[in-house]
Amino acid sequence: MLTKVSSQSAASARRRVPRGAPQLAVELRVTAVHLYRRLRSELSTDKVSSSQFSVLSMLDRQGPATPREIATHERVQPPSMTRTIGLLADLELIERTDHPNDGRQVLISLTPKGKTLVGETRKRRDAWLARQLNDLTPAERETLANATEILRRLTAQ
Amino acid sequence: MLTKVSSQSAASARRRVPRGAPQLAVELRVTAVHLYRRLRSELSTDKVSSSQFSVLSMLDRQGPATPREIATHERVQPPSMTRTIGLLADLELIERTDHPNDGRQVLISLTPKGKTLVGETRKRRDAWLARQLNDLTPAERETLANATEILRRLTAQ
DNA sequence: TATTGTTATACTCTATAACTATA
DNA sequence: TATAGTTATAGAGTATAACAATA
Repeated sequence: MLTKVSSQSAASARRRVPRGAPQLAVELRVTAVHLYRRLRSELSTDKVSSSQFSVLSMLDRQGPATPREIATHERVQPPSMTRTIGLLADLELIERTDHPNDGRQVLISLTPKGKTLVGETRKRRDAWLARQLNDLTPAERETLANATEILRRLTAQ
Repeated sequence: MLTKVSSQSAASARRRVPRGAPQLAVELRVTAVHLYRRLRSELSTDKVSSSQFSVLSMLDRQGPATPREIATHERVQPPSMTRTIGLLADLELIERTDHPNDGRQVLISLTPKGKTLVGETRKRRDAWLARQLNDLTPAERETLANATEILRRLTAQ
Protein backbone atom coordinates (compact mmCIF):
# COMPACT_ATOMS: atom_id res chain seq x y z
CA MET A 1 0.00 0.00 0.00
CA LEU A 2 2.76 2.42 0.87
CA THR A 3 4.84 4.06 -1.77
CA LYS A 4 8.59 4.25 -1.62
CA VAL A 5 8.37 7.69 -0.12
CA SER A 6 6.20 6.72 2.78
CA SER A 7 8.27 3.68 3.54
CA GLN A 8 10.87 5.94 5.03
CA SER A 9 11.00 6.07 8.79
CA ALA A 10 8.85 8.66 10.46
CA ALA A 11 11.90 10.50 11.77
CA SER A 12 13.80 10.73 8.51
CA ALA A 13 10.64 11.57 6.61
CA ARG A 14 10.31 14.90 8.35
CA ARG A 15 12.92 16.33 6.05
CA ARG A 16 12.64 15.29 2.47
CA VAL A 17 14.43 15.99 -0.71
CA PRO A 18 12.61 18.48 -2.91
CA ARG A 19 10.58 17.07 -5.75
CA GLY A 20 8.70 18.38 -8.71
CA ALA A 21 5.22 19.78 -8.63
CA PRO A 22 3.64 16.82 -10.48
CA GLN A 23 4.80 14.23 -7.99
CA LEU A 24 3.92 16.45 -5.06
CA ALA A 25 0.49 17.03 -6.59
CA VAL A 26 -0.21 13.30 -6.59
CA GLU A 27 0.96 12.79 -3.05
CA LEU A 28 -0.86 15.83 -1.79
CA ARG A 29 -4.10 14.82 -3.48
CA VAL A 30 -4.00 11.29 -2.12
CA THR A 31 -3.21 12.58 1.34
CA ALA A 32 -5.96 15.19 1.21
CA VAL A 33 -8.52 12.57 0.23
CA HIS A 34 -7.43 10.26 3.02
CA LEU A 35 -7.45 13.06 5.57
CA TYR A 36 -10.90 14.10 4.43
CA ARG A 37 -12.23 10.58 4.85
CA ARG A 38 -10.49 10.11 8.16
CA LEU A 39 -11.98 13.31 9.47
CA ARG A 40 -15.39 12.33 8.22
CA SER A 41 -15.13 8.97 9.93
CA GLU A 42 -14.76 10.79 13.24
CA LEU A 43 -18.10 12.45 12.74
CA SER A 44 -20.28 9.37 12.83
CA THR A 45 -21.67 10.26 16.23
CA ASP A 46 -22.57 13.75 15.17
CA LYS A 47 -26.14 14.74 14.54
CA VAL A 48 -25.24 16.46 11.29
CA SER A 49 -23.05 15.47 8.37
CA SER A 50 -19.84 17.11 7.32
CA SER A 51 -21.53 19.09 4.56
CA GLN A 52 -24.36 20.14 6.83
CA PHE A 53 -22.02 21.28 9.54
CA SER A 54 -20.02 23.25 7.04
CA VAL A 55 -23.13 25.28 6.27
CA LEU A 56 -23.92 25.83 9.94
CA SER A 57 -20.34 26.85 10.56
CA MET A 58 -20.40 29.35 7.73
CA LEU A 59 -23.61 30.91 9.04
CA ASP A 60 -22.11 31.07 12.51
CA ARG A 61 -19.05 32.89 11.25
CA GLN A 62 -20.73 35.21 8.76
CA GLY A 63 -24.28 35.61 9.87
CA PRO A 64 -27.38 35.20 7.68
CA ALA A 65 -26.86 34.49 3.99
CA THR A 66 -28.92 33.62 0.94
CA PRO A 67 -29.01 30.06 -0.39
CA ARG A 68 -27.05 31.15 -3.42
CA GLU A 69 -24.34 32.73 -1.32
CA ILE A 70 -24.07 29.57 0.72
CA ALA A 71 -24.01 27.39 -2.37
CA THR A 72 -21.23 29.48 -3.90
CA HIS A 73 -19.24 29.38 -0.70
CA GLU A 74 -19.65 25.63 -0.40
CA ARG A 75 -18.93 25.15 -4.09
CA VAL A 76 -22.14 23.27 -4.84
CA GLN A 77 -25.02 24.02 -7.17
CA PRO A 78 -28.11 25.82 -5.85
CA PRO A 79 -30.42 22.78 -5.98
CA SER A 80 -27.94 20.83 -3.86
CA MET A 81 -27.96 23.58 -1.29
CA THR A 82 -31.75 23.73 -1.35
CA ARG A 83 -31.73 20.12 -0.27
CA THR A 84 -29.17 20.62 2.50
CA ILE A 85 -31.03 23.69 3.74
CA GLY A 86 -34.23 21.68 3.82
CA LEU A 87 -32.65 18.99 5.95
CA LEU A 88 -31.18 21.54 8.35
CA ALA A 89 -34.52 23.35 8.57
CA ASP A 90 -36.25 20.05 9.37
CA LEU A 91 -33.81 19.71 12.26
CA GLU A 92 -34.72 23.26 13.32
CA LEU A 93 -31.07 24.26 13.18
CA ILE A 94 -31.66 27.04 10.67
CA GLU A 95 -34.62 29.13 9.61
CA ARG A 96 -35.67 30.94 6.47
CA THR A 97 -36.87 34.53 6.50
CA ASP A 98 -37.93 36.71 3.61
CA HIS A 99 -35.38 39.13 2.25
CA PRO A 100 -36.39 42.66 3.22
CA ASN A 101 -35.76 44.21 -0.20
CA ASP A 102 -35.83 41.43 -2.74
CA GLY A 103 -38.83 39.17 -2.84
CA ARG A 104 -36.96 36.51 -4.77
CA GLN A 105 -34.37 36.00 -2.13
CA VAL A 106 -34.44 34.21 1.18
CA LEU A 107 -32.23 34.73 4.17
CA ILE A 108 -30.96 31.69 6.03
CA SER A 109 -29.94 32.12 9.64
CA LEU A 110 -28.99 29.91 12.55
CA THR A 111 -31.57 29.22 15.21
CA PRO A 112 -30.42 29.30 18.85
CA LYS A 113 -30.49 25.52 18.71
CA GLY A 114 -28.25 25.63 15.65
CA LYS A 115 -25.84 28.03 17.25
CA THR A 116 -25.54 25.84 20.31
CA LEU A 117 -24.92 22.80 18.18
CA VAL A 118 -22.15 24.53 16.28
CA GLY A 119 -20.30 25.33 19.48
CA GLU A 120 -20.69 21.87 20.97
CA THR A 121 -19.94 19.99 17.81
CA ARG A 122 -16.83 21.93 16.92
CA LYS A 123 -14.88 20.81 19.95
CA ARG A 124 -15.89 17.20 19.60
CA ARG A 125 -15.37 17.23 15.86
CA ASP A 126 -11.81 18.47 16.11
CA ALA A 127 -10.90 16.36 19.12
CA TRP A 128 -9.39 13.52 17.13
CA LEU A 129 -7.28 15.78 14.94
CA ALA A 130 -6.21 17.91 17.90
CA ARG A 131 -5.06 14.77 19.71
CA GLN A 132 -3.02 13.72 16.72
CA LEU A 133 -1.51 17.17 16.44
CA ASN A 134 -0.61 17.15 20.11
CA ASP A 135 1.56 14.12 19.51
CA LEU A 136 3.62 16.00 16.95
CA THR A 137 6.66 18.12 17.66
CA PRO A 138 6.26 21.90 17.70
CA ALA A 139 8.29 22.03 14.50
CA GLU A 140 5.90 19.61 12.81
CA ARG A 141 2.91 21.65 13.90
CA GLU A 142 4.62 24.72 12.53
CA THR A 143 5.10 22.93 9.23
CA LEU A 144 1.41 22.01 9.12
CA ALA A 145 0.43 25.55 10.04
CA ASN A 146 2.50 26.96 7.22
CA ALA A 147 1.17 24.35 4.83
CA THR A 148 -2.39 25.18 5.83
CA GLU A 149 -1.80 28.79 4.97
CA ILE A 150 -0.35 27.88 1.59
CA LEU A 151 -3.23 25.56 0.83
CA ARG A 152 -5.75 28.14 1.88
CA ARG A 153 -4.38 30.57 -0.68
CA LEU A 154 -4.29 27.80 -3.23
CA THR A 155 -7.88 26.65 -2.79
CA ALA A 156 -9.16 30.23 -2.69
CA GLN A 157 -8.22 30.73 -6.31
CA MET B 1 -15.37 33.62 6.00
CA LEU B 2 -11.72 34.25 6.66
CA THR B 3 -10.33 34.14 10.15
CA LYS B 4 -7.96 36.70 11.49
CA VAL B 5 -5.09 34.43 10.65
CA SER B 6 -5.91 34.19 6.99
CA SER B 7 -6.37 37.90 6.68
CA GLN B 8 -2.62 38.29 6.79
CA SER B 9 -0.93 39.01 3.50
CA ALA B 10 0.16 36.01 1.48
CA ALA B 11 3.80 36.96 1.87
CA SER B 12 3.82 37.43 5.60
CA ALA B 13 1.64 34.36 6.08
CA ARG B 14 4.39 32.07 4.94
CA ARG B 15 5.96 32.31 8.37
CA ARG B 16 3.50 32.20 11.17
CA VAL B 17 3.57 32.29 14.89
CA PRO B 18 3.06 28.86 16.43
CA ARG B 19 -0.39 28.13 17.73
CA GLY B 20 -2.03 25.40 19.73
CA ALA B 21 -3.20 22.10 18.36
CA PRO B 22 -6.93 22.89 18.72
CA GLN B 23 -6.81 25.99 16.58
CA LEU B 24 -4.58 24.30 14.03
CA ALA B 25 -6.98 21.35 13.97
CA VAL B 26 -9.86 23.61 12.98
CA GLU B 27 -7.89 25.40 10.29
CA LEU B 28 -6.43 22.20 8.94
CA ARG B 29 -9.81 20.50 8.78
CA VAL B 30 -11.49 23.37 7.00
CA THR B 31 -8.62 23.60 4.55
CA ALA B 32 -8.61 19.86 3.92
CA VAL B 33 -12.33 19.89 3.17
CA HIS B 34 -11.97 22.79 0.77
CA LEU B 35 -9.01 21.21 -0.97
CA TYR B 36 -10.92 17.96 -1.30
CA ARG B 37 -13.87 19.70 -2.90
CA ARG B 38 -11.68 21.80 -5.11
CA LEU B 39 -9.87 18.73 -6.35
CA ARG B 40 -13.13 16.95 -6.94
CA SER B 41 -14.46 19.87 -8.96
CA GLU B 42 -11.54 19.42 -11.35
CA LEU B 43 -12.61 15.88 -12.11
CA SER B 44 -15.92 16.57 -13.77
CA THR B 45 -14.64 15.59 -17.19
CA ASP B 46 -13.28 12.29 -15.99
CA LYS B 47 -14.97 9.05 -16.86
CA VAL B 48 -14.72 7.82 -13.29
CA SER B 49 -15.42 9.44 -9.95
CA SER B 50 -12.89 10.28 -7.31
CA SER B 51 -13.74 7.20 -5.25
CA GLN B 52 -13.65 4.97 -8.28
CA PHE B 53 -10.30 6.29 -9.42
CA SER B 54 -8.89 5.80 -5.96
CA VAL B 55 -9.64 2.10 -6.27
CA LEU B 56 -8.10 1.88 -9.73
CA SER B 57 -5.06 3.74 -8.49
CA MET B 58 -4.61 1.39 -5.57
CA LEU B 59 -4.83 -1.64 -7.84
CA ASP B 60 -2.33 -0.07 -10.19
CA ARG B 61 0.15 0.50 -7.39
CA GLN B 62 -0.33 -2.74 -5.50
CA GLY B 63 -1.62 -5.26 -7.97
CA PRO B 64 -4.67 -7.49 -7.49
CA ALA B 65 -6.47 -7.35 -4.17
CA THR B 66 -9.60 -8.75 -2.57
CA PRO B 67 -12.70 -6.57 -2.14
CA ARG B 68 -12.15 -6.58 1.60
CA GLU B 69 -8.58 -5.42 1.27
CA ILE B 70 -9.68 -2.62 -1.01
CA ALA B 71 -12.52 -1.64 1.32
CA THR B 72 -10.14 -1.49 4.27
CA HIS B 73 -7.65 0.57 2.33
CA GLU B 74 -10.35 2.98 1.17
CA ARG B 75 -11.90 3.09 4.63
CA VAL B 76 -15.35 2.06 3.50
CA GLN B 77 -17.54 -0.89 4.42
CA PRO B 78 -17.51 -4.01 2.24
CA PRO B 79 -20.98 -3.47 0.75
CA SER B 80 -19.95 -0.02 -0.40
CA MET B 81 -16.92 -1.48 -2.12
CA THR B 82 -19.03 -4.19 -3.71
CA ARG B 83 -21.02 -1.47 -5.37
CA THR B 84 -17.99 0.47 -6.55
CA ILE B 85 -16.41 -2.71 -7.87
CA GLY B 86 -19.60 -3.49 -9.74
CA LEU B 87 -19.59 -0.09 -11.41
CA LEU B 88 -15.93 -0.41 -12.38
CA ALA B 89 -16.52 -3.92 -13.69
CA ASP B 90 -19.43 -2.65 -15.80
CA LEU B 91 -16.99 -0.18 -17.31
CA GLU B 92 -14.60 -3.08 -17.97
CA LEU B 93 -11.88 -1.30 -16.03
CA ILE B 94 -11.40 -4.15 -13.55
CA GLU B 95 -12.17 -7.85 -13.54
CA ARG B 96 -12.91 -10.44 -10.92
CA THR B 97 -11.13 -13.77 -10.78
CA ASP B 98 -11.53 -16.61 -8.31
CA HIS B 99 -9.00 -16.82 -5.53
CA PRO B 100 -6.72 -19.81 -6.16
CA ASN B 101 -6.83 -21.18 -2.62
CA ASP B 102 -9.93 -19.77 -0.96
CA GLY B 103 -13.27 -20.22 -2.69
CA ARG B 104 -14.84 -17.46 -0.64
CA GLN B 105 -12.49 -14.80 -1.87
CA VAL B 106 -12.30 -12.91 -5.12
CA LEU B 107 -9.34 -11.18 -6.66
CA ILE B 108 -9.87 -7.82 -8.29
CA SER B 109 -7.40 -6.72 -10.92
CA LEU B 110 -7.06 -3.95 -13.48
CA THR B 111 -7.87 -4.74 -17.08
CA PRO B 112 -5.55 -3.31 -19.76
CA LYS B 113 -8.26 -0.74 -20.38
CA GLY B 114 -8.24 0.14 -16.70
CA LYS B 115 -4.48 0.42 -16.57
CA THR B 116 -4.47 2.74 -19.55
CA LEU B 117 -7.14 4.90 -17.98
CA VAL B 118 -5.19 5.22 -14.75
CA GLY B 119 -2.17 6.54 -16.59
CA GLU B 120 -4.11 8.97 -18.73
CA THR B 121 -6.35 10.19 -15.98
CA ARG B 122 -3.61 10.77 -13.47
CA LYS B 123 -1.92 13.44 -15.49
CA ARG B 124 -5.13 15.25 -16.28
CA ARG B 125 -6.45 14.88 -12.77
CA ASP B 126 -3.38 16.38 -11.16
CA ALA B 127 -2.91 19.08 -13.77
CA TRP B 128 -4.76 21.74 -11.84
CA LEU B 129 -2.97 21.07 -8.59
CA ALA B 130 0.41 20.80 -10.31
CA ARG B 131 -0.17 24.17 -11.96
CA GLN B 132 -0.94 25.71 -8.61
CA LEU B 133 2.12 24.14 -7.08
CA ASN B 134 4.30 25.42 -9.89
CA ASP B 135 3.36 28.95 -8.93
CA LEU B 136 4.72 28.43 -5.44
CA THR B 137 8.28 29.00 -4.35
CA PRO B 138 10.55 25.97 -3.89
CA ALA B 139 10.45 26.62 -0.16
CA GLU B 140 6.66 26.52 -0.16
CA ARG B 141 6.65 23.28 -2.09
CA GLU B 142 9.11 21.88 0.41
CA THR B 143 6.77 22.92 3.21
CA LEU B 144 3.87 21.15 1.52
CA ALA B 145 6.00 18.08 0.91
CA ASN B 146 6.95 17.90 4.56
CA ALA B 147 3.36 18.51 5.61
CA THR B 148 2.18 15.74 3.30
CA GLU B 149 4.54 13.33 4.96
CA ILE B 150 3.33 14.33 8.41
CA LEU B 151 -0.30 14.00 7.38
CA ARG B 152 0.33 10.65 5.82
CA ARG B 153 1.62 9.31 9.11
CA LEU B 154 -1.27 10.94 10.90
CA THR B 155 -4.00 9.48 8.71
CA ALA B 156 -2.39 6.06 8.71
CA GLN B 157 -3.13 5.66 12.41
C1' DT C 1 -35.18 39.33 -20.04
C1' DA C 2 -32.36 38.11 -15.97
C1' DT C 3 -32.03 36.38 -11.34
C1' DT C 4 -33.39 33.57 -7.21
C1' DG C 5 -35.00 29.69 -5.51
C1' DT C 6 -37.32 25.42 -5.92
C1' DT C 7 -39.01 21.00 -7.85
C1' DA C 8 -38.30 16.87 -10.65
C1' DT C 9 -35.30 13.40 -11.66
C1' DA C 10 -31.27 10.62 -11.54
C1' DC C 11 -26.85 8.89 -10.15
C1' DT C 12 -23.01 8.06 -6.81
C1' DC C 13 -21.41 7.07 -2.26
C1' DT C 14 -22.17 5.34 1.94
C1' DA C 15 -24.11 2.60 5.70
C1' DT C 16 -26.46 -1.40 8.42
C1' DA C 17 -28.75 -5.79 8.36
C1' DA C 18 -29.43 -10.05 6.42
C1' DC C 19 -28.19 -13.66 3.29
C1' DT C 20 -25.11 -17.23 0.68
C1' DA C 21 -21.05 -19.79 0.07
C1' DT C 22 -16.87 -21.46 1.81
C1' DA C 23 -13.32 -22.43 5.46
C1' DT D 1 -18.75 -21.11 14.03
C1' DA D 2 -16.15 -17.64 11.47
C1' DT D 3 -15.04 -15.22 7.25
C1' DA D 4 -15.72 -13.21 2.44
C1' DG D 5 -18.72 -11.36 -0.45
C1' DT D 6 -23.13 -10.00 -1.89
C1' DT D 7 -27.96 -8.38 -1.81
C1' DA D 8 -31.60 -5.54 0.17
C1' DT D 9 -32.70 -1.29 1.74
C1' DA D 10 -32.21 3.44 3.00
C1' DG D 11 -30.38 8.05 3.32
C1' DA D 12 -27.26 11.88 2.04
C1' DG D 13 -24.89 14.58 -1.46
C1' DT D 14 -24.57 15.98 -5.86
C1' DA D 15 -25.92 17.31 -10.57
C1' DT D 16 -28.77 19.05 -14.73
C1' DA D 17 -33.13 20.55 -16.59
C1' DA D 18 -37.31 22.74 -16.02
C1' DC D 19 -40.35 25.70 -13.50
C1' DA D 20 -42.42 29.77 -10.67
C1' DA D 21 -41.86 34.18 -8.64
C1' DT D 22 -39.75 38.51 -8.66
C1' DA D 23 -36.65 42.29 -10.38
